Order: sequence, then C-alpha cells, then structure tokens
Amino acid sequence: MSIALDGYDVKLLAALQENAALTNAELGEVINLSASQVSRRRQKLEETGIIRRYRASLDPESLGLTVTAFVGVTLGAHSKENARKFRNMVKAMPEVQEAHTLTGDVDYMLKIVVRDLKALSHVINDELLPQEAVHNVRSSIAMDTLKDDNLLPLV
Amino acid sequence: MSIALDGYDVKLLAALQENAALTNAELGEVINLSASQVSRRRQKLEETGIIRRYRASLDPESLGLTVTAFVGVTLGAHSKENARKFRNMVKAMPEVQEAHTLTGDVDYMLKIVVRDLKALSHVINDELLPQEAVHNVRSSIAMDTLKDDNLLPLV
DNA sequence: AGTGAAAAACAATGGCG
DNA sequence: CGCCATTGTTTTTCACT
Repeated sequence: MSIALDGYDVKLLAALQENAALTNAELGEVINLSASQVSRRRQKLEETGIIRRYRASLDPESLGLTVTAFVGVTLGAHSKENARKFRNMVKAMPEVQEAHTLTGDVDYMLKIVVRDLKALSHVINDELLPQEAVHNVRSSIAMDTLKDDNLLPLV
Repeated sequence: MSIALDGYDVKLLAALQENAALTNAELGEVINLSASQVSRRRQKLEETGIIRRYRASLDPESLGLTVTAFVGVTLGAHSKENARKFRNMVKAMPEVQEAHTLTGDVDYMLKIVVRDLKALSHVINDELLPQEAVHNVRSSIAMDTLKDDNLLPLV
C-alpha cells in the first residue's frame, strides 16, 4: 500500500515528525505550499497510515524517570505457549518502551524506563524472571543518552 | 524544576502522549475536566518543559524503512578528542534514532533504522568503522518489533 | 497539480460562582 | 475548578486557475 510520495510529501513528513505543533500555514512556509494544500496532503498522509498518530513527547527527568535500561532476554524451553505469554506480558508492561526479537544470541531486546534502580530490579526480578519462558536476563543501564529522538531518516 | 503534578496533570500527560491530536474538549471528556481547564493545564505543562514537543509518528514500512538494528560500539584508545568526534558524528547521522552510553562491556548502544541490509552495511562499514575511536562494532537486527511506542510509564 | 477567500471548528482569556 | 462568553487562530471546504 505504498502511495507515491513526491518532494512536498517528504518535506511535510520531515517537518511534522520534527514538530507537529506547526500550523498548516507555518508548514506551508517551510515547504513552500499554501495552507490549504498542506491540509489536504496531511489528511491523505493520515488516511493512508503513513502518519500513524500525533504524540506529545514528555521529559523523563521532570517525571522522575531517571533510569533507562536495555535488557536482553533469552528464552529457555521454547514452548510456544510460554513464549506467547511472555510477549503478551511485555506488551502490557508500561515500563517497556520497546521490545524486539533479535538475531544473535539474545532472543529479545527490551528498552525499559523506570524511576530508579530499585524499580528496575523489581521489573527484572519480580516480573521478567518469574516468567516460565525466561531463561536469562542481562541488563545494561544507559549512563548517558546522546540522542533519543526516534526520527525516521527520510532520505 | 519539578512542578507538583496532580492526578489531572498525570492523566492529561498520559492522554497526550498517547494521542496529541485530541482537542481540548475531547481531552476534557477523557479526564473529566472542562476544555478551558485543559487548555490552561496544557500550557503550563508546555511552559515547564514537561511536555517537550509534539511529533508525528510515521510508519517505517510505508516509507520503505524495513531494517531496525541495535548496534553495540566499543571504542578503542580512549582519546578524548576521538570520542568527541564519534559522538558528534553519531548525533548527526539521520539513521541513528537513539544513542546511549552503557554500563557493561559495550561503550555505546545505537538504534539504527535504514532501508535495507545494504544500507546497514554501508552505515557500519563506511561510516562507523572508519572512525578512529571505534574499535569494535556488533550489530543485531530486529526481526520482529512487538512494541515501539516509547511511551513513558506515568505511574 | 495549485491558490486564495469564506465558513466552520478550535484554542485561549477573562469573569463569575 | 466549572461554566459561559468573547476573541483571535487555525483548519477545512469551496470556487476557481
């Protein structure tokens, strides 16, 4: 379902993922288009799902969330049922920002954000490890975050 | 600069990071507040920096970005100058969505999104490895992404 | 494809209970 | 904080090129 995007669309997407608070008129100035056309194109991009949604990006520090960790999880006995349970649990855990299955020796990579190390310990020891499917957990803590914008590279 | 947040604020933040396209009236319905109060609280949250910005979240697939990888980078001779260069380069690379320094045996963890494996190879072999500071690079490719919302857990 | 102007929806303020 | 009214923006639609 890949709609053909022209230069205007790409510029519009780039501007919107950078700052979705811009008005259509402001966007129009940036990409050289009238506000009405910006509106029309934006609607199309929303309908086709290229723009998935709009989100407020919050400041973790202000909210007391000081610990970001990357947690590699290895599953043990590969029962399908247990693996399914694990995935559902991970999806439901608010502390988990991202969860991916990986190539290599680690099955899952989780990005976790919590208040403090105690909370991380709780998540690992009381939530992840008790899962039947989980064989091993190895966590690395982010000491410094250089970049965290999650902006897609739009050629 | 931690402003005291009450239950309304927390609910408002949760709603906004989930869906920033909601109008103040709609937000008011969700959290049981009048539109005008939503407007005032939202402004305060923006001014204090708890809401950092608004962003459009785009669909990587539609944009032909099929490969997500986690790349662990180990630096070699720890010359401050080379490490600084490395950090600046990483910050400037559009393919890098996130970059963190980590505890453990890997110095940096990069989350990289690119079009295909060839592009990943290019980034690693032609951009990262030639850096003087870089000693070793190990990448894991995300085969499946269960969750990628990057929503902060608001207790 | 595009513009510009009118109409509709919305956000932001102020006053009052 | 709710409610209401007002004002100014902004989005969306429409007629037209």
